[in-house]
Amino acid sequence: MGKLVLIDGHSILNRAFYGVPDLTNYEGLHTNAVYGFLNIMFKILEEEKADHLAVAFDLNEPTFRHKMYAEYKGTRKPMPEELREQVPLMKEVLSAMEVPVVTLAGYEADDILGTLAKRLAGEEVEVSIVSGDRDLLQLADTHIKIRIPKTNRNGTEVKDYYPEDVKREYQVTPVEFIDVKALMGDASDNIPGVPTIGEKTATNLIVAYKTIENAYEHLEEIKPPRAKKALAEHYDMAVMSKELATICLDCPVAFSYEDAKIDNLYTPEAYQYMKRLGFQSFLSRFDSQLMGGSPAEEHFWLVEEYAGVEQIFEKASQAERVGFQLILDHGQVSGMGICFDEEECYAVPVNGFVTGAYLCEKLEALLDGQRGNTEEENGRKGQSGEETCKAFAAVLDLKSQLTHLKLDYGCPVADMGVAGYLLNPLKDTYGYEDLARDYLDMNVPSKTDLLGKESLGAALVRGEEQAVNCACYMGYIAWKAMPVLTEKLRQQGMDQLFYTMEMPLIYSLHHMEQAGIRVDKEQLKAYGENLKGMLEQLEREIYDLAEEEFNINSPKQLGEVLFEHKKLPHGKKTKTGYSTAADVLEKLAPDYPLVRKILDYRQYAKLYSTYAEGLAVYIGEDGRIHGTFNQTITATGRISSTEPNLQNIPVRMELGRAIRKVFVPEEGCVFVDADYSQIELRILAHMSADERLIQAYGEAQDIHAITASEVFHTPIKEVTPLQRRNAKAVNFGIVYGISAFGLSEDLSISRQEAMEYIQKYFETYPGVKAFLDKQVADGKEHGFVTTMFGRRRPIPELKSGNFMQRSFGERVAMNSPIQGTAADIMKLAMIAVDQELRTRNMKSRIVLQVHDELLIEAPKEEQSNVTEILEDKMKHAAVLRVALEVEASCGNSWLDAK
DNA sequence: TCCTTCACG
DNA sequence: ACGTACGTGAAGGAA
Repeated sequence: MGKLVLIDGHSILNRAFYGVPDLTNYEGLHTNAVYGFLNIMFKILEEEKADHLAVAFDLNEPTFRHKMYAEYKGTRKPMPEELREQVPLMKEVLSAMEVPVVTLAGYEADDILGTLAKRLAGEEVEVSIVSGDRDLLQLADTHIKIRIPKTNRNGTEVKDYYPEDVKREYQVTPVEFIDVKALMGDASDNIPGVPTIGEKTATNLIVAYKTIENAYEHLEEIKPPRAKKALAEHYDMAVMSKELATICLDCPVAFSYEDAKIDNLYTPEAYQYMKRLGFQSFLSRFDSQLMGGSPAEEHFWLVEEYAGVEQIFEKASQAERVGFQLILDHGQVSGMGICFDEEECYAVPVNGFVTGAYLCEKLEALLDGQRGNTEEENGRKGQSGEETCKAFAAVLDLKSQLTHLKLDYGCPVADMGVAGYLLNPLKDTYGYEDLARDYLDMNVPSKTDLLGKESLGAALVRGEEQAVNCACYMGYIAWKAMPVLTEKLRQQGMDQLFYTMEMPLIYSLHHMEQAGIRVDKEQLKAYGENLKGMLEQLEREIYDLAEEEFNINSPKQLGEVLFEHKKLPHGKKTKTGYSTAADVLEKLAPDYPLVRKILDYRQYAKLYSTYAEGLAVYIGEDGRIHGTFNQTITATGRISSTEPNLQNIPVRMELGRAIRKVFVPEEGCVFVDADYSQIELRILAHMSADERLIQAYGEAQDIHAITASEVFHTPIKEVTPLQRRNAKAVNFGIVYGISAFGLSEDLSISRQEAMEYIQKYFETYPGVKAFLDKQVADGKEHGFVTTMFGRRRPIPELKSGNFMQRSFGERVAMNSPIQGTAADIMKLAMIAVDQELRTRNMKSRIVLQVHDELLIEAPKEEQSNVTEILEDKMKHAAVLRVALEVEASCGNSWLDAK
């Protein structure tokens, strides 16, 4: 018994296009429809355990049935460009998978599907037709199932139709369904139908008379006079519609059941396509043999004795370069992967013959031995103008290894993950398998492929082959990627950025993570309990006012209570229901005490769960929180903070701000806090070189007031608070990539007024306008924008045919160079401050970085020096056309120090 | 897992 | 006709 799946190519591609959010690969090719199509196809093949498969496509030329109607009235609306380009791509992918693509001149895909289904279905063959088009329901039969995928919130769900299902849902048989369709018409399919007859009447007529022709013969009996009249007057139209709606069941398509046999979908060609299109999730479907990792694995060795380790390090020290990776398990070194030649890759487990500490010592010594050589070489090369800073060792995620490996500034090591981040900051991960795929054109099994959820460290200690392979891959890919990535960085003008900013920053961040920040556990607990009390009180009051009990934290339930039960006027809607966002509720709050209380409840609940309870679990045995500062996350070059996020601790609201009291310095220490004053606007002044803006900063006064004064042609002393507020919003808007809509929302003014503000701003600062326009133009031309220090942000959205996408790309083009340059400057400042503290042998440590702010924990006796260092290094991290201003202050808690 | 909301710069 | 300001991360609910 065979199972044949027939897919309506255009229809499913179309469904997928609108159902899957826009995706683009690295070439800027749109891929969402292809992705969605494959998802549906794989899902159905697996469900059905199908052994035969074919996909039917319309040809581009107008087909017989539609030609008839095209002459009658217009044509179909055109396909969006983003979808159009995916049609040939889809066909290529299918042919790479050796899936037959069937087309037939003069016929539609429907006709091919209908003909093949009727021809091949029977006792021996079950056919499933997959389409998004309900017209296909007319084909349902005993051995023909129509499958219609529906995209809903959680992926795709497929609805199946056998004849009885059609009957249940539409009250008619599949064949009668043609007549229903013909009567009611279908605009999207260019079927005119009979005027005034809709779904209801059409169904009633066909239920009663089975066919249009029969209904016409019984014209006199027809019940609603309207339908009778319509059918009488437009009978010829109905007949023509029926002809249009009827799928051809005997078109001359030469295709046999055997042609559809699925051999192997997962061919090497298909694999190449998946890689090229960036379909990571499909890669695991391909055999690991096909993944092409095997040749390298021949040179992977497990080291099991001390002498081997000695030999490896001896050879490594003679090598041109090495790639290595410490394997950590629960914070302990459990092994190492190391590679220094195409044929010399080793995995060393810590299981008796060496200790983790010993491996670290040997690695440190190896790197230390190369330090002089590299520096010497750099000195020579620096003078002759060759590239400098070439490293000896390549690693992945150096920062995580520094807890064990005592390396510091100047070590001749290069982090390939960070290099990968600079080359494309939009990726989610920079693991060895990503680097291998993106830069070495190799397909290697990922850690998950090899070990699943199992710990690499534990498996390596047991000497498992998969773990050996994984450890070796880490060293091998780092080793192999190093020349490729460093060369790319050089070509793209990012080698300086890499060697003098990102690599040193790794140590700064590591030092900061290691320092951690002290948190008063008792005080945090008290803060939480206070909140809890207030929450319980509010909860009771809310239930009282709402006259029912419900989960206030559930936006769904809250929306129902407010806008359905209590019938409050609702504002915006989200995809899933009413919006209960703060800005919506805020408008209602003055009139409804209930809403005010809900807003308060929300605020307290957030503080309680995220901060009071959330932070507590991260306090270590040393009474400090050691969060993680990530270097390879953001698109713009900023650092991000996780576990916990220490960059979004409340400050704007009084109650939230109070939590900063629990962040306290060690006994005998104070906090010194310093933040850049309006660094992004100053960068804008510098990068745009707008004379007036530069001059405004030269006056070192309130920049928003100056802006207001200039924009509104008002003497500075007469600028009203409202004017200043508006000017401030415009300044922010400029940095975000201004749009009249955004500004109008922010200021609650009309778009017209917002547009006038923007226009006035640009008249005042023409250099800014020119600069922003240039960013967008550059972005469109090159596909990326750059910061002052050469950091790139690719913007594939700028090529989009979709207005929203493209507008987003334009705002990003305006914002990223500014936000990114600010991030660059802060990184330089951090490195300079950290290095200064260390070279002076001071005990003070940077404990937090919050984008434009540094917080230092300083012994009291170092306080004044630290303040000086912070101000000096931050102000002079970069030389701009305007001064960089820094505001520093001290205190006995983070709250006090701001 | 995705969505919504909200905390920060 | 489109339906947003830029960049993040965490929690809770709904599925």
